[in-house]
Amino acid sequence: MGRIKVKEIFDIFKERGFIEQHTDEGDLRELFKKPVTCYIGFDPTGKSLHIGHLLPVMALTHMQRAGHRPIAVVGGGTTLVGDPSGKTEMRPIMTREEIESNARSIKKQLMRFLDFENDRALMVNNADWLTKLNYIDFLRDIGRHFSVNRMLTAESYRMRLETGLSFIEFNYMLLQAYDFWHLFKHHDCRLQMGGSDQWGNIVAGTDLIRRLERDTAHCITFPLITTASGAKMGKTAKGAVWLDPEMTSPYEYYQYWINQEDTDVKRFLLLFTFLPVDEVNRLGGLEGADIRQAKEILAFEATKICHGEEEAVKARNAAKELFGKGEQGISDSVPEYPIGKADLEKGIPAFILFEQSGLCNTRSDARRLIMQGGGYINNEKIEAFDQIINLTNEKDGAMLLRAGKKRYMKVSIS
RNA sequence: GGAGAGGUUCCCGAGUGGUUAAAGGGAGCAGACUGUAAAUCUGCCGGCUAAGCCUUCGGAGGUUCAAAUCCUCCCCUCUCCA
Repeated sequence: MGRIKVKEIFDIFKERGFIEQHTDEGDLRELFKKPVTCYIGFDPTGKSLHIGHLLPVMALTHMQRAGHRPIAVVGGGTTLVGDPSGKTEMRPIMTREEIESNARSIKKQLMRFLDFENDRALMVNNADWLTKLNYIDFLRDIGRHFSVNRMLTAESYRMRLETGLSFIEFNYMLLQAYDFWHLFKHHDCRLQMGGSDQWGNIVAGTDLIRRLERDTAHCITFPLITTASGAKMGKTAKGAVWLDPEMTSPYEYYQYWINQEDTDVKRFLLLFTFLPVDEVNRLGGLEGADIRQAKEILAFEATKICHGEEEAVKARNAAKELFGKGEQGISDSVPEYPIGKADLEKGIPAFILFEQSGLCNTRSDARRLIMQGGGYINNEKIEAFDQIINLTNEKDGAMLLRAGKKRYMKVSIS
C-alpha cells in the first residue's frame, strides 16, 4: 500500500462524528501507526442491509482507505441466538436457512463498499466457528471468565431486566466476546467497532482477550444516529430504506437523502459521504433555500456510494425533472408500474389505479388521498376518487400519477 | 411449583355488558404555508365501488337480544415467593 501520509484515521473518525466511545485514545493512536485489522459484525436478520447499517459500513470503508484491514463479520452464528442489546423484546428466532441465505446476500452487498481483493478486506461468517462449539467445553473455557454480576450491570441487559430476558439472549455477549477473541487469535484483529449499544458486548471481548491472551484489544463505538426529529435513521413509514436496489430503488434512495431536514445535512454529509471536511463545512454554511444545494449533493454522493455514479446521475435527473420548474418528459428512473393497454381501454377508476400501482396501500387509502385533494394525474388534480382513467390520459405511452407532493409513479402502457 | 399483575387497533395507552371501529398521545397521510426543509394550523388515520356491509381488542369455547368488557380452558409476559 502507498505511503502517502493521509490524515490519521482516528482524527478522521473524530472530525466526521463517528465516535461515541472508545478505549484509551493514546493506545488507539499508537495502534493506528501500523496497519490494523479491525472488525464489525453485521447480523443477517434481513436479506439486505439498510441505512441503519450504513454508518458501520462507512467506518470500515474509511479504515480501508486509511490503509487498514477491515473484517466484516456476518453473524450467521450469533443471529441464531439473537442480540438483546437495544431491543425491548426478543426477536423471533430465525431458521438457519433464512440466516444463511441472508448472510450470502449481505456479503454481496458489502462488496460494493469494500475491496476484498488480495485480502485487503475479509469477510467471515461466525457460524463457521460458533456452531462447532461444544457446550460444556465452552462453559469451562469461556464461561468461567464472565461474571454474571458484572454482566447484569451492562446497560443493554439492565434495560431488558425490566421487560424480560431469556437465557438464550443472555448468552449473546459471550458469543460476541468469543468472536472477538477468535478474530484476534486467527487474524490478529485488535479493534472492534460497532454501534453504541454494542459497547458492553465489545468490551466483554477485550476483557476475554486480556484474560485468555494477556493482550490488549481496542474498541470504538459509533453514536446512534437519529434524525433531528428524533427518529431512528433510515426508518420511514414504509419501513427501512434498503441498500438493495431491488428493495429500495436508487430513485427512492436519492429521495430519502434529499428529503432530510436542514439541521441534519451537515452531519450526514460528514458521516455518509467522503467529501472533504472543508467542502462539507462550506456546504454546511449555506442558509435558507440554498441548503437545498447541500441536500442535493448529499443525496447524489450517498446514492453514488451505494449504487454507483450512473444510477446517481439518473436519480438526480429524475428529481430535477419532477421537482424542477420546467415539467417535461418523465425520466425512466421514476418508479414504474406497467399496465396493459386493454385495461386502459376499458377505463379504470382512479382510486383503483392508485392502489394497484402501489402508490396507496389500500383502496380506502386511495379514496382518502383523492378526496383530500392529493391525487394527481399528469400533474392535474383528480377531482373524484372514482374518476375513470383511460387512454385519453395517455402522454407519450405513459402517464404520471402523483400522490401528495412528492410521491410519483409512472404508469407505462404496453 | 405458589401468590399477584397483565396481554386492546403501527407504537404508547384509556375502556370493564349496549350510544365503541373502540378516548387520548405519538407515528403516518393529505391540505394550507414553504425551499421536495422545519415549525404551525386544518382534515384524515381497519377493510370494502361504501349514508351500508364485513373483520378487529392473546387463542379456543360458553353465557346473553347484545361482549374488548361476564364465565371456562389454554398460550404468553412481568413481579414476588419456592
